[in-house]
Amino acid sequence: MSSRKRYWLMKSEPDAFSIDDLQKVGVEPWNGVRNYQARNHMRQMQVGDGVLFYHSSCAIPAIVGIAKVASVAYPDPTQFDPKSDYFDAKSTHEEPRWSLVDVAFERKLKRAIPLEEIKQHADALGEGFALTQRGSRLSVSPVSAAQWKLLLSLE
DNA sequence: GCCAACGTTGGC
DNA sequence: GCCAACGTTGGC
Repeated sequence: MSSRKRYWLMKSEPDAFSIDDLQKVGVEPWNGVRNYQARNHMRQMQVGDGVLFYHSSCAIPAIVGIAKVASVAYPDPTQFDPKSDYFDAKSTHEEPRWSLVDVAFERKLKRAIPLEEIKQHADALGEGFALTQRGSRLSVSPVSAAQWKLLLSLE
């Protein structure tokens, strides 16, 4: 039994990993998330959930594409790798602290939807939307069906 | 490069 | 358990 499809927003710095990179590899394990809230969101994900792919920390921050959740959450292997930037000495195989999901490319938007434009719809998006919430730095956050629909209508 | 917002750490 | 210090995020 799987529950209804949900929607998410995932941020990435295009210098590190862009929508074009995702298109090239097809599927990417979303490793390196070291924030409990973001981790908890990934643990709620179901295969097939929709993902808005957002470029942050760049010239024009924008939603640039759509991806799909391609796996349920599983332990992020980088937490066990002492050579990784994401190594966490306090995490154990018995009780892994950090999780990830696989993310699959679906398509790029016909045009990127810049943050500047998204902000103009802050009222319609409502209070629960990460990008229009003051000071929100969460890299993985939920998106309602209504927000998803509104944002894609701007495309 | 600046700075506001926020999470985490660690001393007490 | 409080809270100051510090680090990180991310828009501008």
